[in-house]
Amino acid sequence: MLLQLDFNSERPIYQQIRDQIVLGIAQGALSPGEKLPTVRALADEAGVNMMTVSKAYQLLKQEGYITTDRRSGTVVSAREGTQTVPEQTVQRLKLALSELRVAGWREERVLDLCRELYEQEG
Amino acid sequence: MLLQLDFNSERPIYQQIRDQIVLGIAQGALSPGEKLPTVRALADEAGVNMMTVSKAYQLLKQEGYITTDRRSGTVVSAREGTQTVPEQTVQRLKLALSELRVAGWREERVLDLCRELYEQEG
DNA sequence: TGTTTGTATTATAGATTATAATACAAGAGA
DNA sequence: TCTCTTGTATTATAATCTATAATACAAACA
Repeated sequence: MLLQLDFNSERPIYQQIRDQIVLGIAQGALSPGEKLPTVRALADEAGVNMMTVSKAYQLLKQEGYITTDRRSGTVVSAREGTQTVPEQTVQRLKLALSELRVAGWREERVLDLCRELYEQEG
Repeated sequence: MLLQLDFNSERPIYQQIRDQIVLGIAQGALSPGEKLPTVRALADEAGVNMMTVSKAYQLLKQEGYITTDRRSGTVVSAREGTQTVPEQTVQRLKLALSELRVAGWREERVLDLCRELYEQEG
């Protein structure tokens, strides 16, 4: 579990941790059923407070990405079929596409980038 | 200039204003050369502080979306050709696509959504 | 000469973020 | 049983961020 945190970023650390784990799952670096580091281990490794990692895990849990058990630890959730996507994701996508459009990117080029990013494995 | 603000959102108001103006430009509701409301007018309309709008305008200015002049007001920038896109935009897109992927969305469906959102006019 | 423009300043209040230290219930393993 | 580890909870604290309020300023314009 290699986390790259930007302590100067406007984005809070616990959200950065959340994002990176989502990226990790999407890229296959983290597989369903795989155990995540303990909050203490990850906090140590990243040089942040235990509760900061705990907060990230609670976010991920709430969003269904992981399940935590006080006894067995934290595990990547198994997902089946095609889930409905939270409004947050659609808004995020819409904003990014708008920024590309305003930057003068034509549809074909935008879709090429989307394809590239989607297919990206690690 | 119709702003829809969510005062309960985790996203700061000045960033919501910034986002909505970017969306407005992308959708053609705001055209290059068009004058934006004054900070006071928009603040009044949205029911927020003058400086909150000013902060949004400064953000947009810094990102090149608008140009402000103390004498003539605020105007949507004209853009030519295809600009390079800030890292922020790519990261935003990457994260959204990852969330879709983990939700079980296949490439074709993701690209369909991107197409739909890109082409969306108002 | 006023008015309007974006911006700056100062003060203030509240919320959020992150840390530190400590504790707990409950399962795992010895 | 005893000990360790697990995620979580609590309390206190500090720093930062967000938003408001009131006021002011230089510059252009009618």
